[in-house]
Amino acid sequence: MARILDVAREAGVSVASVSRVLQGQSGVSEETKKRVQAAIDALGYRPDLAARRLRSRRTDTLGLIVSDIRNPFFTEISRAVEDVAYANGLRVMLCNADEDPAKEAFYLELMRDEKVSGVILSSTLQLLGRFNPADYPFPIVLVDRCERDTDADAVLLDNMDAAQRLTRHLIEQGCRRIVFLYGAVSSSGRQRHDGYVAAMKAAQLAPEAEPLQPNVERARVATAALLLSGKPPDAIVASNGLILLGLIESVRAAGLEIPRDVRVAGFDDLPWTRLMTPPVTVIAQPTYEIGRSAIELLLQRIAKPEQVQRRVVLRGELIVRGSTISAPLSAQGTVFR
Amino acid sequence: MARILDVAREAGVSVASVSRVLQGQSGVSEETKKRVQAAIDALGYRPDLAARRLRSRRTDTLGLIVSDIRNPFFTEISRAVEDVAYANGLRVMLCNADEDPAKEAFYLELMRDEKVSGVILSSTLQLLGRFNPADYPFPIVLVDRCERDTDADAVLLDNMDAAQRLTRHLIEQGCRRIVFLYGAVSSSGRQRHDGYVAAMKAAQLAPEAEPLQPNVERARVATAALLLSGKPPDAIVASNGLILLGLIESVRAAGLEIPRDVRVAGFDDLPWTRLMTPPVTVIAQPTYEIGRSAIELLLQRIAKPEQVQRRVVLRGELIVRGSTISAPLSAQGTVFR
DNA sequence: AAAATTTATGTAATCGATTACGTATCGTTG
DNA sequence: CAACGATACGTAATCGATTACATAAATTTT
Repeated sequence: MARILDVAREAGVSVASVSRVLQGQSGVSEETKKRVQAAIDALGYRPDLAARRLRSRRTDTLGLIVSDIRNPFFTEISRAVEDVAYANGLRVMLCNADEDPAKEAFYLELMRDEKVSGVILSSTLQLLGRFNPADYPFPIVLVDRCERDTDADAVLLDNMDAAQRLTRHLIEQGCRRIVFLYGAVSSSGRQRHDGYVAAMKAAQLAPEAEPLQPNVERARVATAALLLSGKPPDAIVASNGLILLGLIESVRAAGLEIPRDVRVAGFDDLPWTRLMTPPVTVIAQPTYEIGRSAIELLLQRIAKPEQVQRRVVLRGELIVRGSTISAPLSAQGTVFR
Repeated sequence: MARILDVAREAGVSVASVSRVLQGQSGVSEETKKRVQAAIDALGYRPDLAARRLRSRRTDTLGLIVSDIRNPFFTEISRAVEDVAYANGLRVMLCNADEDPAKEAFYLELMRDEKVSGVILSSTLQLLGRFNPADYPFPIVLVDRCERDTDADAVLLDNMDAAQRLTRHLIEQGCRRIVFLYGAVSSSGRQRHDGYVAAMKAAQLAPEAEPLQPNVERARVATAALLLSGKPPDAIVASNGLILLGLIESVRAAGLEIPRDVRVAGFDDLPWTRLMTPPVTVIAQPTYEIGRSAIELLLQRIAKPEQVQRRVVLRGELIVRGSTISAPLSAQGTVFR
């Protein structure tokens, strides 16, 4: 492996000059720049990242800690983050905390060890409760999950509003008993729950909410239990895409027909929701936009550490489909949008 | 930040002893080991990874380059790889090549720069054609995609066999004109295509295959074109989960009913395939198992670089559901398994 | 034309660990 | 008891870059 010294020799200059060319610094003549570049090409030289990082104390790396990589919401976020990061010459370390506070803590520790420049984090509720940016030697931007009083930059959906709109839609459709299945381990799940409760109370209806681990299996089990315990409710709502999937599986397994026997709706406009018969009413999140905003916030924070705290709140879009309306919009169950 | 020298001072020993304790090497008395550990705890010392990597020339890091992170097949693989890696004290760098040979090349270059210990790669066809392990300074295990004559360790499905079984099933169901939509950029797509062709020829039927970029949008467009061009075929088969999704979307949009107007089947037992009405017949891949085998092969290769080349071929499971059979198995369209 | 500034370049210190090598101590063995 | 090997530990070299500082040459300013 060629070292910087070999390049310097080959080009007939000092290592300092080579380094300057590498960094694109000024104070190097065109002539030397050309000679150095030729030497680099000739030797196929690639700088040793470990050495560079050791000396410069910079890693040009960001961390992205998502809570569940199986959730398409987060894979889409990660694509957005990568796109912007690589356009800015930064690497991304993608980590999957799996909704597990221990794993999350492990990865945050890892980020510290790797000396990343910044982290985008979708935090568990445990951590969020006592979250303090001063605990970390790098700036953090929270994504998807953040409490009103959390002291950090953040990008998230207006969960309260979206859940209210979704719930109101069901009420307008004549539903009275509406059950809400939500991810209890995330602040977004909780906020959506609060929006649901607010809409129910505004209509003088009794909220009936069921907290659970936000994955397909748990949602399936919870729904099955609900359906076994007597007459099905008018509607069941899921606080994210994974829960929605388990919910529908169980409704089907129970032999119920949507929307005749029970209405169904949820968060996340996943591709398959459009394919169901009938298609499923959902709140669509601007996922790519959320990811893009998060990394942009992070880059700005890295550039200006003392900048005032900022929060980006994006609006969800209610997409009404056949799973929540009595009379089909058309013969085939037309899809809005 | 505490350095190893600070720890040595605090413990009243040399840096060499501290390093030995850190590495868990022998030749250190219990007494010193205890003192060093106490000093480490007292100072909250964490070794500098850059310095360690520079000197030791090891990174304890693996690379995982997947071809499309949006494909649930690959997110599942990545979970398996991470699980095993972390159990062995190794980090994983997850990279998404997005089916783009340029991005793939970029990431392989990155892996070289990062001096990873090994790489698990789901390669594009371009690269696979001229793949030579000697081009890389680290061992590589191919996953999901590999030609018969490719010179590398690999883990993959028996694509040929699975596609044949799926196709034969359709033929047995009375289908004659069967169209195969497949991802032309991957070797697995091609092999599945070959299996399909073999089964068709064996039944003296004319193959009708359509290569495309393996994503939802392209599959939707290709299917729409197919359906516009006259009478729909008896069946349409997709070579992976993303294509299957686009395919079904288009069939629905055309107002056709499955399986009455056209039968549908594909690869990858994604959760939503069970939820369709009727549920979709698929080949289920042992995804987690594939990922686990890949990293195990890689770890063994790292331990014994000169070991003979090995290949793990796993069998796909045909899951017959309502989308390919004329008479529903039961009133509700019962799901096998 | 002398002084001041800018530009180009080189030398050597430095980042923080690992590790080759040297030395002292101790127990074992012939 | 001399010789030897094993064990414990320390000193200093080393990994390969970046960068502070020094210096020489070129350019601008006064």
